[in-house]
Amino acid sequence: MKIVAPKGTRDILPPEINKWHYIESIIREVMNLYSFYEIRTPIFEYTELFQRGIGDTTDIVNKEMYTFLDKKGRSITLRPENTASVVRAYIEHKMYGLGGVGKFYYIGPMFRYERPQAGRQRQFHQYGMEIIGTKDPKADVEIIKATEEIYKRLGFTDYKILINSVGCPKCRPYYEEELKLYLKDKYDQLCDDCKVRYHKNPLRILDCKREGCRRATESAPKIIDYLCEECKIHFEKVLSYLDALNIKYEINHRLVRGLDYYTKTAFEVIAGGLGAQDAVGGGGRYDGLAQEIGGKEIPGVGFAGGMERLILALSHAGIEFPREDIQDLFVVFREEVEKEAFALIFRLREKGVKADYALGKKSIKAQLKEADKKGVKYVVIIGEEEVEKKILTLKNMETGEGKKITEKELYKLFEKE
RNA sequence: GUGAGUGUAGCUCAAUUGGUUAGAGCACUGGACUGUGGCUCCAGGGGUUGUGGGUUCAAGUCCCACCAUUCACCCCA
Repeated sequence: MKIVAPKGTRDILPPEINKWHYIESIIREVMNLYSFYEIRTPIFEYTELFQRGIGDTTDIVNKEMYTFLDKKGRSITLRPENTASVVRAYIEHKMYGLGGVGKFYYIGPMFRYERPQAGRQRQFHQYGMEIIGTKDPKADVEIIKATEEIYKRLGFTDYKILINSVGCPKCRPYYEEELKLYLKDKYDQLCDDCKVRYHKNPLRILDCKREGCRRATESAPKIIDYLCEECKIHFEKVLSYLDALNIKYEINHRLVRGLDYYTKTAFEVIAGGLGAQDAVGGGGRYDGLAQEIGGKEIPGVGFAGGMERLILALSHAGIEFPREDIQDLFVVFREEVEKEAFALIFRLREKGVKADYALGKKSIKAQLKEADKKGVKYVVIIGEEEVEKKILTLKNMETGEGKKITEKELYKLFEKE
């Protein structure tokens, strides 16, 4: 049996890796500009972190985690997301003791056991950012602004920001009661999943896509009308700061997100051209998360975006990525002088010239053909005559012209660039 | 976890109601052009038709199972 990559995983190969490098470099550039600093947490954590952090009524925890026992019988889980880990690290290293607010970002693989489809894999990659240690609504907006800035620098415009507030443990229960009261005589119209949600997590009924549930909740009460004073003011401030920065958004009363830790601000970015999996990113505030995983009360807000989905959306929008596989120079040589040519290649590289050659090719013709295919502008040809006279033949592949030059002159040609 | 579709060369696809040695284009290698790429022409290599079983004189084609993959549900990035 031939061994292939596990279901839902993918090899990222050289023709595509430039997209990753490019996007990653822009993320790092913006994050650095906004004073977010990279944090790298473990790929696996104790299962309990996610059970308590994300919430054990969520689908992510219930049916999508890669969980196993290690050799000492400890329950380990491959991270399905990174926010819980970052908050855990923040508490573990007592970073609140450092005095300020922590601003972090990350890029890395996440794991969820799901049936793969367009824009959905079992191992996928997220980039994300967190501001931990403040309740200030400006933090919420800074996160959204940073996200937008990344898109802007990538030339990506085909997206929409949806925003809502999901309240807090003080006001949400009131709304949930209101919602249940409203849905009481519509209970039979709900799908089986939503009947369970009615009892366990009624908010989730709002984002069910089924026709019956949609109709049942069509004129349901809106959570923003039931927010407590603190949540209400927070939401208003977030919206006013967004307006001040000219960030376009859409209030969506159905937006609730699938992770239990969210409080107050919840937002999502959806993009065109992604099929059914149209969320390129999402985030929100999680003021209760730190307490949930055993720390003191430390507020936070964050965002996570899917790398694969972003690449899909960018490709769909026709955005081009810079190539990184073009050489400055190709060295073509006759077999009789291969040692001299081989040495020259490394002298060139030492001078910073990105020089390459055709491995395993024999004829001049085949070597030139490869240079042509690789899109190289200059080629140097070496044979016995060149070695004897200590001279090189330089060929410009665009014009087809050739001329004789010395090695020194060759270095000079690439010095200016 | 549920449903539907698709598996033929590295890639994109052909192959009559089941019929003889499974083809083409692109790509690859070489030649025409003994040290000069792109264009053209010629030649060549490359397949256990996803795997296993069944029906049949005969299976790429029909049936079953499994595997992979795609899309959708679900969920989310």
